[in-house]
Amino acid sequence: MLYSKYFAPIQKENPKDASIVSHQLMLKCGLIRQTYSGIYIWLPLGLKVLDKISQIIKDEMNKSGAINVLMPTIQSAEIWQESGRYDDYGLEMLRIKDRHGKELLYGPTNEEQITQVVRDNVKSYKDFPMNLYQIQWKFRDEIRPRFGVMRGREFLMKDAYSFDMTFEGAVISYKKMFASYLKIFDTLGLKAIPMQAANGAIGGELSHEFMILANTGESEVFCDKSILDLSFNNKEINYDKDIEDIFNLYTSFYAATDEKHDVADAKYVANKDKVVSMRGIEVGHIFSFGDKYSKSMKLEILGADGKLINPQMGSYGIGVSRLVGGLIEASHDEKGIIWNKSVSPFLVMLSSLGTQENVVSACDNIYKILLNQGIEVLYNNKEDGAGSKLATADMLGFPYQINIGSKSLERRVMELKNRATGEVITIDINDTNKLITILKS
RNA sequence: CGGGGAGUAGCGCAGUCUGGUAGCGCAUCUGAUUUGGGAUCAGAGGGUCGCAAGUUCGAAUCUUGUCUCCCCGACCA
Repeated sequence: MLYSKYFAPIQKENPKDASIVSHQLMLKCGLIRQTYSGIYIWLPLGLKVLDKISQIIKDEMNKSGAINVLMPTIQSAEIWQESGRYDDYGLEMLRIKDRHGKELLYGPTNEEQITQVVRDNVKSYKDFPMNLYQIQWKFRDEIRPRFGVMRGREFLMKDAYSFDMTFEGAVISYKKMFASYLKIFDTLGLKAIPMQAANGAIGGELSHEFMILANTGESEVFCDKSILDLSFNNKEINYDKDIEDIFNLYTSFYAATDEKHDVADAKYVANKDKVVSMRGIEVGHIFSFGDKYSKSMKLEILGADGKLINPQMGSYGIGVSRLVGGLIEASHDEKGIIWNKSVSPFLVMLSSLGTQENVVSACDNIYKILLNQGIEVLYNNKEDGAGSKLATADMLGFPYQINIGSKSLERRVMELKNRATGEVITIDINDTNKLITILKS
């Protein structure tokens, strides 16, 4: 992609309405623009990140056996009246009337909708266990939207819903999601720690929040710092075998949000000295809540014994749009964003440092080669000063930068900079094989 | 909803106290000179000063009302 033909409106000065660094950088780098309080336009660079995160989530959800669906953003009030939440949800729910006066709402979550889908289309226990998920926009009319996309009113969320005939089955479904979440955050390059959490209005027993540690986090968390050393190291999860072990390993450490923090907890008492207090950003939340909705909404499935039962359900959310802010909050420096390879809008920023003909043609040549190799490259061919281009490249924060100028051409080399480490290596201008090997590694 | 702050060019701001018909930096456009660490010079375009009413010969500026945004708190992926 040619930068001059792309739409990435960047700004040098800090926008005054943004108080935290991820919000500032998202505006400066042209990822988003605000339209109203808590509502954002996703510009091309931001949308690319959103799409990449979504794809990573989908891949892992699919591996876990969950099935992708897509439900509408607009729901009927009737199903919410059935579950009893139409009144409970209060002002946070955006309510709408259509031309016929029918009461509708912009979905803040989808337990009711998915329960209806399953109720109307599944009749036998043989179809269970089942886990349906979607990635769809939600709307919650927050009292006070803030921190950019971290607490928007409209936000993109992955929500999954599991259905099991037994409590034991529901626990397995829960643990599958627990493991898949760890894997997803790991792939995104994030340390997200599962913490005991309160179930809140959604009800039920098992619940964990996944928190990214960042000093701008909205809540205080307490965790055993040993848990920070755990990693998947690119290992795939075997969803038939590994689930128990992963769950047991991660829950063996003390980790709790402030509302669940308990100094009398045995794990806390035993490892008190290792427990640190930090700020956390909640990027995922999983619940197992039994038959709360299957009962109220009369979802009844015929079991092997011929009896009707209300299935055990769970719901599992990941804040996709919030993750964009969270990723930046967790990975940036004074120059700008430092994207993880897995989600960076582009892998490479190619900059021509100069308008001399040989510089331009050398860059054009590298650009074509990278395109042919299927490498995502943004080619900054504008006639800005060299310093300006390098600063832009740092701010946008793609994993690699290739810089070619008259001085490097005199030495017959291009320079390859690793944004995260700051390391710069020189590569023979003709040795594009070496360049590609590094970029693809 | 309680407390605080702010609305003037795309972005960041000055001007408001003490009314006289709008300015600076960045960005943008044109031309020239430049090109290895956020270029230089010359020129240009762009604002009914959030909105409404009032006071006044005259309002960005004073008065009243109103809307919006941001920050702190209660609530939440």
